Amino acid sequence: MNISDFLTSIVPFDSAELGDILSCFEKKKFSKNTMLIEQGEICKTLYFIESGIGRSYFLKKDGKEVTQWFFGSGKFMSSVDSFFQQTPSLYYLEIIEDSVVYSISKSKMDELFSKYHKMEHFGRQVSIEMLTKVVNKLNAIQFQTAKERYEYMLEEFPDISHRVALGHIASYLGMTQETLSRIRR
Amino acid sequence: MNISDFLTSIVPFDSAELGDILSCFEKKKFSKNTMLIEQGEICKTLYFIESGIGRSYFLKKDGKEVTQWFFGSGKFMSSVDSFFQQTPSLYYLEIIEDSVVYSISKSKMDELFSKYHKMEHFGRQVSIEMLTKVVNKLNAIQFQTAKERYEYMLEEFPDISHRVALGHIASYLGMTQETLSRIRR
DNA sequence: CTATTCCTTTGACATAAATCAAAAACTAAA
DNA sequence: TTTAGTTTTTGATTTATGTCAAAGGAATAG
Repeated sequence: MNISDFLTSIVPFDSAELGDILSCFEKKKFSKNTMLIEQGEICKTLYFIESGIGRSYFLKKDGKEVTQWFFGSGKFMSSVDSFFQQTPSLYYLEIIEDSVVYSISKSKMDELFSKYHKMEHFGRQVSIEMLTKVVNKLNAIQFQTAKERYEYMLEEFPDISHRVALGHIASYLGMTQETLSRIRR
Repeated sequence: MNISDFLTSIVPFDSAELGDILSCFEKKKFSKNTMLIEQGEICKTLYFIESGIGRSYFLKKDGKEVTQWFFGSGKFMSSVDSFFQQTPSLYYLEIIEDSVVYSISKSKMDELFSKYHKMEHFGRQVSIEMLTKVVNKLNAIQFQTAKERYEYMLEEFPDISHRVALGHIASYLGMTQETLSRIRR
């Protein structure tokens, strides 16, 4: 999904506003396995995925990767708390499929928020939507069996579930890849 | 914590704005065991807890209650997605200790959001803070042992952990009360 | 095209936490 | 204070999922 369609689907920006907003974004292409942010860095850029897939993950003490979220087409990708609160990121951000993204810096984003009341509204809407999604995942993880969790995954990320490594999905769902492999069969 | 202190701690409202905003809230007292919202209802009111404690919970298919969140002094309490998106609530909202709360209707809240750019900013900040907290809980639930989860609870809700029923905490942490009882010992 | 590396599946076994059941310890009411 | 109700603790057993180990398949680079 296109970024300007996404913006206007949530808030009715007029064309002047939209032009101004879009001019703050920069279009980029990233190839598979590109790392956007390392754990511990402060996230200074917000990304919008036009096409492709990204994920956030962190390393457990034992060195195992744990996927925290997937970002598909039409979604903003960042380490939310690191970007908005300028604290060290708990996660790595990685592009896992060749992607076209739009990026914007924290300072530009803040300018837009203070320049346009509508933009602030947009930001709030997107945050609440994300909050709802995280709560859904939490409920799935907390109260469902491994099998039901996989079904949640298929619903939440229908376009992504079959394009990423099994191990990434397993850790996202809080189970081992052996367990997920057995469930899929 | 007082509501006007809370508002100004996040956004520097001037006294006229603050007065206008506060006039939209209504102060109420609720006693223990009051139900504010039932599962399935659309949440039309947002609450701010000045003192006391509330919780949200839902019923699993087998009829067991599962605590979803605790709301202590200085926090907004609602069924977030139901309130902001006006969809049926997945949760019950219950006051579990005699409380003093400020309530505001969805329509008044929306008026404030559109009247004051600063209020929209406030809303975004609060949403992001909540998002961060839910992500923290998610990480605790997903990757930590029962014991570590209890330690997370003590950190996140230091003032609440010793005031609510063990069963409520156990279900919040995604474990049985027997397990929590064994951990505490 | 072939070799190396990575990813997925399968099997055997271990374990944290759930379940079931009942006793003990609080709380609140009469 | 006695009674009834609720909440917490303790014990015995079960179970879903994790861990460890190895083999089979796919993908990628040279």
